[in-house]
Amino acid sequence: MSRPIGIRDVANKAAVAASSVSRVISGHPNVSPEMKERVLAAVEALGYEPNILAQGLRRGSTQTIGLVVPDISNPLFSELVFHAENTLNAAGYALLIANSQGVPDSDITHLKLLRQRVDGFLLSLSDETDKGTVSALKQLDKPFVLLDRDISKAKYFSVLWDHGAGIKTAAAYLADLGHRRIAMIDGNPRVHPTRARSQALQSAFEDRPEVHIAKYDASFSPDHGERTTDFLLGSESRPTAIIAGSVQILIGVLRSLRRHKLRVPEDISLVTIDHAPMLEFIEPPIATIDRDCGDFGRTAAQLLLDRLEGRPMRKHLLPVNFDPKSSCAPPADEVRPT
Amino acid sequence: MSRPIGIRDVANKAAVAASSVSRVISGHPNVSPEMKERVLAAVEALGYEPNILAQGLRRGSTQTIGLVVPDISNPLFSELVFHAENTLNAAGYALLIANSQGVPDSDITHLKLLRQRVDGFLLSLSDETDKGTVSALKQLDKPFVLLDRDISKAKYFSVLWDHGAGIKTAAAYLADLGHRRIAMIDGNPRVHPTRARSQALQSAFEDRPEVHIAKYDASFSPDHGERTTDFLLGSESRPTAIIAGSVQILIGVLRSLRRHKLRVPEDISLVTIDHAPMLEFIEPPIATIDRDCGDFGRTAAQLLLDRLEGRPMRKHLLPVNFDPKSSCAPPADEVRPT
DNA sequence: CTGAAAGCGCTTACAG
DNA sequence: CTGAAAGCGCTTACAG
Repeated sequence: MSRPIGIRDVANKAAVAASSVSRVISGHPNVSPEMKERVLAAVEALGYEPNILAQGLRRGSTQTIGLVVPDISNPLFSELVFHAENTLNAAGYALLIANSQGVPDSDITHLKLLRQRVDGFLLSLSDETDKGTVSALKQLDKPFVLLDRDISKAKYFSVLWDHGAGIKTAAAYLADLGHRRIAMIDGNPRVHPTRARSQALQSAFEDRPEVHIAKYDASFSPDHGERTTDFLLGSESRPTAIIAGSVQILIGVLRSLRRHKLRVPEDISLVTIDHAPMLEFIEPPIATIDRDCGDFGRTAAQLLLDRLEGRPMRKHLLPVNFDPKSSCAPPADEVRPT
Repeated sequence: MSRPIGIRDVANKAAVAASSVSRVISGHPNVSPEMKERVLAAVEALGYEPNILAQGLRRGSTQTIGLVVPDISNPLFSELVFHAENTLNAAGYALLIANSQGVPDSDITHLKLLRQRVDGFLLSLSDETDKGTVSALKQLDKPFVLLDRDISKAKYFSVLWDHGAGIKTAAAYLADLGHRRIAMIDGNPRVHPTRARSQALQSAFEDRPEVHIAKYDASFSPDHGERTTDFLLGSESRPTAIIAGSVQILIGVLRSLRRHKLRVPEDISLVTIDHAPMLEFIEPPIATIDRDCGDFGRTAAQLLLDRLEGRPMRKHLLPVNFDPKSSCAPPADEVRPT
């Protein structure tokens, strides 16, 4: 109810100077055992907790890390956050999360907002090519680690998944089954995952010109998935296999396939990226490119801790996994729409 | 690169005292137009931004709100957060999120951690009956609003959904179809939603003793859903309708039904709580009790703002919606296991 | 209307 | 090893 306990209250109770209390608490070496004991007893008795704002003001550090993500409801983030937080907590840092809804301006706003409250950032930018974001990052006076984002012009710390390798494996699997027209419906081309996949597919079949790849990058939305699938199914050179770039896109693809009454894999093969809870009830089981978020969270947090301690710049590339399922089969004999 | 711009730099540039700069920035009435203009020009020219820590230390307020939730990956929260944040931002507050993973001790830790960094809290407790949590709340020296949590002994601000009304509507719908044995598989009984539903079901059929209700509260997990369904399907008085208390529980229920090769609604009717993205691909469409999270987020934020401005205690009760679908049908003729 | 001074609660050189 | 003093960057009575 009354004014919270301050360092002076502790000092009075222990009959020492405030500076001594500070030394004891911060683990300064020069403290006599007797004084340390008296101070600790007083801290305990009064339930003293140092004022973080005052500490931050004086020290210039807050022992807090800011995490900015485009979509906290993505289950991938949940696990990432959990492990990142554990790693940071173990090192004495708290984790604060901000949600930017995929809006670059919101990234920037949160950066400004959190800048003075944190010692560093974990950043999953909404758009790694956005001019405002890039310049905000350049001016940012706090260390940060990019999460599955890559700004190649700049030498930033980042943790990346190897999306390129994953998509190559999946596409090669389809090609080996006999598919010659494969379509990739992917999301926002302004973030690393989409770009990495796009580039990898581009170069994947340079030595197999008989395999045709069509790519449709736009947004991680059911709408994009549905419209693009509609378009593909109506086209002259209808693909025999579709790769959906995210769960949201997959939802759209499935809507279109259902409406066209097409069967998987008899009429068309299907691969999707990332697992989702309800996926198991969809028939047939869908081949999935998946990734380990716990590992990612730990790695990212550790990288930021390294950065805070001044260790040299590093990038981490984490593997993704392709899990073939019965949604992929050899293509049916050619059936052209009349 | 160098030391950030401080209020003294602005004061020097504008040739006024720091106190005058402070008055201009905080909108103090006693400032001459000429000085105001000079100061504003200097602020602009130097790109000055007040140090939040210093302001917080001096004023005792941080213009920040803390949100603690058990599971940020729950899509319901995503929308809630978005609207709560908009409302708070409009009032000049920032929103910081912490994830407690459904662990009461983590609630308490985050409360302690954030206490000095925020002016108030939005709290979705992991366990509203936990002794540690309740006492931490009692000692908390910051205002807060409970999100779909109810600690009836205490007079706290809270926003609640009317889960009781929703479940009554759904159960009555099933009873009117002819169901006489209805099972509710629900989650954590230590939070308001489960408790409200449980109580409502208890009293719902007092005037219709022919309708039997069985309730199984435990945890919002697929495992609980699956095991309980297994048990129910093997029991003497197998229910003719099941209500799943969450998407996670539904997943378990569906796993069990699939394994038992039971058809919905021919063999058993099904109702679930909350919508999920992939739900639309499950056959048949499942009757759902749903709720508006945007409205909830706005209401909760507004309530906290009210509280911060000292307005009297209020609780808000928001409606939920029952959407019947073809997963509900009259029960088949009794088939007892031999 | 404006400025000089004190102080929010800490930490950290600086003496001793 | 310990204490007194200065100061982190602000705001707010207090004079004038």
